[in-house]
Amino acid sequence: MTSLLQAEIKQSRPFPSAAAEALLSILRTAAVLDHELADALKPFGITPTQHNVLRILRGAGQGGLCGREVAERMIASVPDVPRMLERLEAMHLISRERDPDDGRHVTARITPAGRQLLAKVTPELEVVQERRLGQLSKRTLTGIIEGLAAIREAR
Amino acid sequence: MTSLLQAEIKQSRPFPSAAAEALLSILRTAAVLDHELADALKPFGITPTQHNVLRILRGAGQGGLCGREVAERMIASVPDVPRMLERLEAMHLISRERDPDDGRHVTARITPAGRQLLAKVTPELEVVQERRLGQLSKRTLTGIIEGLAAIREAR
DNA sequence: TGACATTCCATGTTACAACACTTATCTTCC
DNA sequence: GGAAGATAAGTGTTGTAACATGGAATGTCA
Repeated sequence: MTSLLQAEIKQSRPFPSAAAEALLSILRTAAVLDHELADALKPFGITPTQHNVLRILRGAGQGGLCGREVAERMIASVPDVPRMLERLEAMHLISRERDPDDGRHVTARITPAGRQLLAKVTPELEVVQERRLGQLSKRTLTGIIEGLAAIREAR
Repeated sequence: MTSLLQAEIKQSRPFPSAAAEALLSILRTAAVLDHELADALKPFGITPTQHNVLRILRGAGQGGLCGREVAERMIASVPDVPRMLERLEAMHLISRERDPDDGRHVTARITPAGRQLLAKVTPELEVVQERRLGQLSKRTLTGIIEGLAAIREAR
Protein backbone atom coordinates (compact mmCIF):
# COMPACT_ATOMS: atom_id res chain seq x y z
CA MET A 1 0.00 0.00 0.00
CA THR A 2 1.11 3.50 -0.79
CA SER A 3 0.75 6.14 1.88
CA LEU A 4 -0.49 9.63 1.24
CA LEU A 5 2.77 11.12 2.39
CA GLN A 6 4.68 8.93 0.01
CA ALA A 7 2.65 10.30 -2.88
CA GLU A 8 2.97 13.84 -1.61
CA ILE A 9 6.72 13.88 -1.71
CA LYS A 10 6.78 11.56 -4.71
CA GLN A 11 8.75 8.94 -2.95
CA SER A 12 8.91 5.69 -4.84
CA ARG A 13 9.90 3.39 -2.00
CA PRO A 14 7.59 2.65 0.92
CA PHE A 15 8.74 3.76 4.35
CA PRO A 16 10.97 1.28 6.13
CA SER A 17 9.05 1.65 9.38
CA ALA A 18 6.04 3.33 10.91
CA ALA A 19 8.40 5.38 13.05
CA ALA A 20 10.17 6.73 9.96
CA GLU A 21 6.87 7.62 8.36
CA ALA A 22 5.59 9.29 11.51
CA LEU A 23 8.77 11.33 11.81
CA LEU A 24 8.51 12.61 8.27
CA SER A 25 4.77 13.18 8.70
CA ILE A 26 5.38 15.48 11.62
CA LEU A 27 8.05 17.49 9.84
CA ARG A 28 6.01 17.71 6.67
CA THR A 29 2.78 18.69 8.39
CA ALA A 30 4.50 21.35 10.45
CA ALA A 31 6.09 22.79 7.32
CA VAL A 32 2.70 22.97 5.62
CA LEU A 33 1.04 24.60 8.61
CA ASP A 34 3.87 27.00 9.28
CA HIS A 35 3.84 28.10 5.68
CA GLU A 36 0.13 28.75 5.81
CA LEU A 37 0.35 30.66 9.05
CA ALA A 38 3.19 32.74 7.64
CA ASP A 39 1.05 33.56 4.63
CA ALA A 40 -1.82 34.62 6.83
CA LEU A 41 0.48 36.85 8.88
CA LYS A 42 2.30 38.39 5.94
CA PRO A 43 -0.25 41.15 5.27
CA PHE A 44 0.33 42.30 8.83
CA GLY A 45 4.08 42.43 8.45
CA ILE A 46 5.05 39.87 11.07
CA THR A 47 6.36 36.32 11.02
CA PRO A 48 5.05 33.35 13.01
CA THR A 49 7.99 33.72 15.39
CA GLN A 50 7.23 37.36 16.03
CA HIS A 51 3.57 36.56 16.52
CA ASN A 52 4.59 33.95 19.05
CA VAL A 53 6.57 36.54 21.00
CA LEU A 54 3.65 38.94 21.04
CA ARG A 55 1.34 36.27 22.38
CA ILE A 56 3.83 35.37 25.06
CA LEU A 57 4.14 38.98 26.15
CA ARG A 58 0.41 39.48 26.10
CA GLY A 59 0.12 36.46 28.37
CA ALA A 60 2.68 37.96 30.72
CA GLY A 61 0.67 41.15 31.17
CA GLN A 62 1.98 44.35 32.70
CA GLY A 63 4.88 42.64 34.46
CA GLY A 64 6.52 41.79 31.17
CA LEU A 65 9.28 39.24 30.75
CA CYS A 66 13.01 39.31 30.28
CA GLY A 67 14.66 37.88 27.19
CA ARG A 68 15.52 34.55 28.69
CA GLU A 69 11.96 34.01 29.87
CA VAL A 70 10.66 34.79 26.42
CA ALA A 71 13.09 32.29 24.92
CA GLU A 72 11.88 29.57 27.30
CA ARG A 73 8.32 30.04 26.20
CA MET A 74 8.90 30.00 22.46
CA ILE A 75 7.54 27.20 20.31
CA ALA A 76 10.77 26.98 18.35
CA SER A 77 14.03 28.03 19.95
CA VAL A 78 15.30 31.45 18.93
CA PRO A 79 19.04 31.81 19.27
CA ASP A 80 19.09 35.59 18.96
CA VAL A 81 16.50 37.01 21.30
CA PRO A 82 18.01 40.50 21.68
CA ARG A 83 17.78 41.30 17.99
CA MET A 84 14.39 39.69 17.64
CA LEU A 85 13.06 41.94 20.42
CA GLU A 86 14.91 44.87 18.91
CA ARG A 87 13.00 44.44 15.69
CA LEU A 88 9.66 44.22 17.45
CA GLU A 89 10.55 47.35 19.37
CA ALA A 90 11.40 49.14 16.14
CA MET A 91 7.89 48.24 14.97
CA HIS A 92 6.53 49.69 18.22
CA LEU A 93 4.85 46.41 19.06
CA ILE A 94 6.78 45.94 22.27
CA SER A 95 8.73 48.16 24.64
CA ARG A 96 11.93 47.33 26.46
CA GLU A 97 13.25 48.73 29.68
CA ARG A 98 16.15 47.75 31.86
CA ASP A 99 15.08 46.26 35.14
CA PRO A 100 16.00 48.68 37.97
CA ASP A 101 16.34 45.83 40.46
CA ASP A 102 18.60 43.69 38.31
CA GLY A 103 20.55 45.59 35.70
CA ARG A 104 21.23 42.44 33.72
CA HIS A 105 17.59 41.97 32.86
CA VAL A 106 15.77 43.84 30.18
CA THR A 107 12.04 43.58 30.62
CA ALA A 108 9.97 43.44 27.46
CA ARG A 109 6.28 44.34 27.43
CA ILE A 110 3.67 44.35 24.73
CA THR A 111 2.43 47.82 23.70
CA PRO A 112 -1.18 48.80 22.95
CA ALA A 113 -0.23 48.71 19.27
CA GLY A 114 1.01 45.16 19.79
CA ARG A 115 -2.23 44.11 21.45
CA GLN A 116 -4.18 45.72 18.68
CA LEU A 117 -2.20 43.88 16.03
CA LEU A 118 -2.74 40.59 17.85
CA ALA A 119 -6.46 41.26 17.95
CA LYS A 120 -6.55 41.84 14.21
CA VAL A 121 -4.40 38.86 13.41
CA THR A 122 -6.05 36.24 15.57
CA PRO A 123 -9.18 35.69 13.45
CA GLU A 124 -7.00 35.17 10.37
CA LEU A 125 -5.03 32.47 12.13
CA GLU A 126 -8.19 30.85 13.36
CA VAL A 127 -9.29 30.56 9.77
CA VAL A 128 -6.22 28.47 9.03
CA GLN A 129 -6.70 26.40 12.17
CA GLU A 130 -10.33 25.81 11.39
CA ARG A 131 -9.69 24.89 7.79
CA ARG A 132 -6.96 22.42 8.63
CA LEU A 133 -8.11 20.99 11.93
CA GLY A 134 -11.79 21.88 12.07
CA GLN A 135 -13.03 18.66 10.58
CA LEU A 136 -11.09 16.34 12.82
CA SER A 137 -12.92 14.52 15.57
CA LYS A 138 -12.18 15.25 19.17
CA ARG A 139 -10.82 11.75 19.42
CA THR A 140 -8.41 12.17 16.56
CA LEU A 141 -7.16 15.46 17.99
CA THR A 142 -6.59 13.91 21.38
CA GLY A 143 -4.69 11.08 19.76
CA ILE A 144 -2.40 13.53 18.00
CA ILE A 145 -1.87 15.63 21.10
CA GLU A 146 -1.01 12.65 23.27
CA GLY A 147 1.10 10.92 20.68
CA LEU A 148 3.19 14.00 20.05
CA ALA A 149 3.51 14.68 23.76
CA ALA A 150 4.96 11.21 24.19
CA ILE A 151 7.51 11.96 21.48
CA ARG A 152 8.59 15.20 23.11
CA GLU A 153 8.74 13.53 26.50
CA ALA A 154 10.78 10.59 25.29
CA ARG A 155 14.11 10.73 26.82
CA MET B 1 -6.16 19.97 33.93
CA THR B 2 -2.86 21.21 32.70
CA SER B 3 -1.45 19.73 29.53
CA LEU B 4 2.17 18.82 29.10
CA LEU B 5 2.57 21.29 26.27
CA GLN B 6 1.19 24.03 28.44
CA ALA B 7 3.86 23.35 31.04
CA GLU B 8 6.55 23.08 28.39
CA ILE B 9 6.03 26.54 27.03
CA LYS B 10 5.05 27.85 30.47
CA GLN B 11 1.68 28.97 29.31
CA SER B 12 -0.59 29.94 32.18
CA ARG B 13 -3.91 29.68 30.40
CA PRO B 14 -5.33 26.39 29.15
CA PHE B 15 -5.80 26.01 25.41
CA PRO B 16 -9.09 27.35 24.12
CA SER B 17 -9.69 24.24 22.02
CA ALA B 18 -8.27 20.85 21.20
CA ALA B 19 -7.59 22.09 17.69
CA ALA B 20 -5.48 24.95 19.00
CA GLU B 21 -3.52 22.60 21.20
CA ALA B 22 -3.00 20.10 18.41
CA LEU B 23 -1.78 22.85 16.09
CA LEU B 24 0.80 24.05 18.59
CA SER B 25 1.75 20.47 19.43
CA ILE B 26 2.62 19.78 15.84
CA LEU B 27 4.71 22.93 15.45
CA ARG B 28 6.45 22.37 18.76
CA THR B 29 7.20 18.71 18.17
CA ALA B 30 8.56 19.38 14.71
CA ALA B 31 10.81 22.11 16.11
CA VAL B 32 12.18 19.73 18.73
CA LEU B 33 12.78 16.96 16.21
CA ASP B 34 14.26 19.24 13.58
CA HIS B 35 16.64 20.67 16.11
CA GLU B 36 17.77 17.23 17.17
CA LEU B 37 18.24 16.07 13.61
CA ALA B 38 20.21 19.22 12.84
CA ASP B 39 22.45 18.50 15.80
CA ALA B 40 23.02 14.96 14.63
CA LEU B 41 23.91 16.20 11.15
CA LYS B 42 26.14 19.04 12.25
CA PRO B 43 29.31 16.96 12.64
CA PHE B 44 28.91 16.01 8.99
CA GLY B 45 28.58 19.58 7.82
CA ILE B 46 25.10 19.41 6.33
CA THR B 47 21.67 20.68 7.33
CA PRO B 48 18.42 18.67 7.41
CA THR B 49 17.38 20.39 4.19
CA GLN B 50 20.57 19.37 2.44
CA HIS B 51 20.24 15.86 3.77
CA ASN B 52 16.75 15.77 2.37
CA VAL B 53 18.04 16.74 -1.08
CA LEU B 54 20.69 14.04 -0.99
CA ARG B 55 18.12 11.40 -0.10
CA ILE B 56 15.89 12.58 -2.89
CA LEU B 57 18.69 12.37 -5.42
CA ARG B 58 19.77 8.98 -4.17
CA GLY B 59 16.21 7.83 -4.68
CA ALA B 60 16.28 9.17 -8.22
CA GLY B 61 19.34 7.11 -9.14
CA GLN B 62 21.45 7.65 -12.24
CA GLY B 63 18.77 9.56 -14.09
CA GLY B 64 18.95 12.42 -11.63
CA LEU B 65 16.35 15.13 -11.30
CA CYS B 66 15.95 18.73 -12.38
CA GLY B 67 15.57 21.51 -9.84
CA ARG B 68 11.81 21.70 -10.01
CA GLU B 69 11.48 17.97 -9.41
CA VAL B 70 13.72 18.21 -6.38
CA ALA B 71 11.62 21.06 -5.03
CA GLU B 72 8.44 19.01 -5.41
CA ARG B 73 9.86 16.22 -3.33
CA MET B 74 11.15 18.30 -0.47
CA ILE B 75 9.64 17.98 2.98
CA ALA B 76 9.66 21.73 3.48
CA SER B 77 9.48 24.04 0.49
CA VAL B 78 12.77 25.60 -0.54
CA PRO B 79 12.37 28.88 -2.38
CA ASP B 80 15.90 28.95 -3.73
CA VAL B 81 16.71 25.59 -5.25
CA PRO B 82 19.46 26.74 -7.61
CA ARG B 83 21.64 28.07 -4.85
CA MET B 84 20.90 25.17 -2.57
CA LEU B 85 22.11 22.79 -5.30
CA GLU B 86 25.03 25.08 -5.98
CA ARG B 87 26.20 24.69 -2.39
CA LEU B 88 25.87 20.93 -2.50
CA GLU B 89 27.85 20.90 -5.72
CA ALA B 90 30.56 23.02 -4.11
CA MET B 91 30.76 20.30 -1.43
CA HIS B 92 31.07 17.71 -4.22
CA LEU B 93 28.04 15.87 -2.90
CA ILE B 94 26.08 16.29 -6.11
CA SER B 95 26.88 17.08 -9.72
CA ARG B 96 24.91 19.26 -12.09
CA GLU B 97 24.74 19.17 -15.82
CA ARG B 98 22.58 20.96 -18.28
CA ASP B 99 20.15 18.67 -20.02
CA PRO B 100 21.12 18.38 -23.72
CA ASP B 101 17.52 17.68 -24.74
CA ASP B 102 15.98 20.60 -22.90
CA GLY B 103 18.37 23.43 -22.23
CA ARG B 104 16.17 24.83 -19.52
CA HIS B 105 16.68 21.85 -17.28
CA VAL B 106 19.69 21.26 -15.13
CA THR B 107 19.92 17.68 -14.02
CA ALA B 108 21.32 17.08 -10.56
CA ARG B 109 22.76 13.73 -9.52
CA ILE B 110 24.21 12.46 -6.30
CA THR B 111 27.96 11.72 -6.41
CA PRO B 112 29.71 8.76 -4.81
CA ALA B 113 30.87 11.13 -2.07
CA GLY B 114 27.24 12.09 -1.52
CA ARG B 115 26.18 8.46 -1.22
CA GLN B 116 29.01 7.80 1.14
CA LEU B 117 28.01 10.71 3.34
CA LEU B 118 24.42 9.51 3.39
CA ALA B 119 25.57 6.07 4.45
CA LYS B 120 27.55 7.53 7.33
CA VAL B 121 24.80 9.85 8.42
CA THR B 122 21.86 7.49 8.35
CA PRO B 123 22.66 5.54 11.52
CA GLU B 124 23.00 8.78 13.46
CA LEU B 125 19.57 9.89 12.37
CA GLU B 126 18.14 6.52 13.21
CA VAL B 127 19.41 6.99 16.73
CA VAL B 128 17.30 10.12 17.03
CA GLN B 129 14.30 8.41 15.49
CA GLU B 130 14.62 5.44 17.76
CA ARG B 131 15.06 7.53 20.87
CA ARG B 132 12.06 9.70 20.15
CA LEU B 133 9.68 7.31 18.45
CA GLY B 134 11.00 3.89 19.37
CA GLN B 135 8.86 3.42 22.42
CA LEU B 136 5.58 4.30 20.76
CA SER B 137 3.17 1.52 19.95
CA LYS B 138 2.34 0.69 16.39
CA ARG B 139 -1.17 1.86 17.12
CA THR B 140 -0.07 5.25 18.39
CA LEU B 141 2.19 5.73 15.37
CA THR B 142 -0.61 4.88 12.99
CA GLY B 143 -2.87 7.33 14.78
CA ILE B 144 -0.34 10.10 14.34
CA ILE B 145 0.31 9.25 10.71
CA GLU B 146 -3.37 9.18 9.82
CA GLY B 147 -4.30 12.22 11.86
CA LEU B 148 -1.59 14.32 10.31
CA ALA B 149 -2.43 13.06 6.84
CA ALA B 150 -5.99 14.26 7.38
CA ILE B 151 -4.69 17.69 8.32
CA ARG B 152 -2.54 17.95 5.23
CA GLU B 153 -5.38 16.72 3.07
CA ALA B 154 -7.94 19.12 4.52
CA ARG B 155 -9.25 21.73 2.13
C1' DT C 1 8.35 31.04 -39.28
C1' DG C 2 7.83 34.60 -36.14
C1' DA C 3 5.44 36.50 -32.11
C1' DC C 4 4.00 35.15 -27.64
C1' DA C 5 3.37 32.65 -23.58
C1' DT C 6 5.42 29.30 -20.57
C1' DT C 7 8.79 26.97 -17.97
C1' DC C 8 12.85 26.58 -15.56
C1' DC C 9 17.09 28.39 -13.96
C1' DA C 10 20.10 32.22 -12.47
C1' DT C 11 21.08 36.47 -9.95
C1' DG C 12 20.65 40.72 -6.92
C1' DT C 13 19.15 42.34 -2.74
C1' DT C 14 17.40 42.39 1.79
C1' DA C 15 16.63 40.62 6.05
C1' DC C 16 17.11 37.22 9.21
C1' DA C 17 19.14 32.88 11.53
C1' DA C 18 22.98 30.83 13.66
C1' DC C 19 27.21 30.81 16.08
C1' DA C 20 30.86 32.60 18.76
C1' DC C 21 32.48 36.09 21.56
C1' DT C 22 32.30 40.27 24.54
C1' DT C 23 30.38 43.22 27.99
C1' DA C 24 27.74 44.36 32.05
C1' DT C 25 25.64 43.21 36.24
C1' DC C 26 24.78 40.39 40.06
C1' DT C 27 26.02 36.53 43.51
C1' DT C 28 28.94 34.05 46.40
C1' DC C 29 32.59 32.95 49.05
C1' DC C 30 36.77 33.73 51.08
C1' DG D 1 35.03 44.14 50.82
C1' DG D 2 37.25 42.23 46.84
C1' DA D 3 37.89 38.54 43.47
C1' DA D 4 35.89 34.64 41.00
C1' DG D 5 32.08 32.74 38.96
C1' DA D 6 27.48 32.86 37.07
C1' DT D 7 23.92 34.94 34.39
C1' DA D 8 21.81 37.98 31.00
C1' DA D 9 22.32 41.03 27.07
C1' DG D 10 24.55 42.87 23.36
C1' DT D 11 27.65 42.60 19.14
C1' DG D 12 30.27 40.96 15.06
C1' DT D 13 30.39 37.88 11.43
C1' DT D 14 28.95 34.48 8.33
C1' DG D 15 25.81 32.04 5.82
C1' DT D 16 21.44 31.25 4.23
C1' DA D 17 16.33 32.09 3.56
C1' DA D 18 13.07 34.86 1.24
C1' DC D 19 11.53 37.70 -2.30
C1' DA D 20 11.63 39.88 -6.64
C1' DT D 21 13.45 40.16 -11.04
C1' DG D 22 15.67 38.88 -15.18
C1' DG D 23 17.01 35.77 -18.88
C1' DA D 24 17.44 31.65 -21.64
C1' DA D 25 15.24 27.76 -23.83
C1' DT D 26 11.14 25.54 -25.34
C1' DG D 27 6.34 24.96 -26.89
C1' DT D 28 2.26 26.94 -29.25
C1' DC D 29 -0.38 28.98 -32.64
C1' DA D 30 -1.50 32.05 -36.17
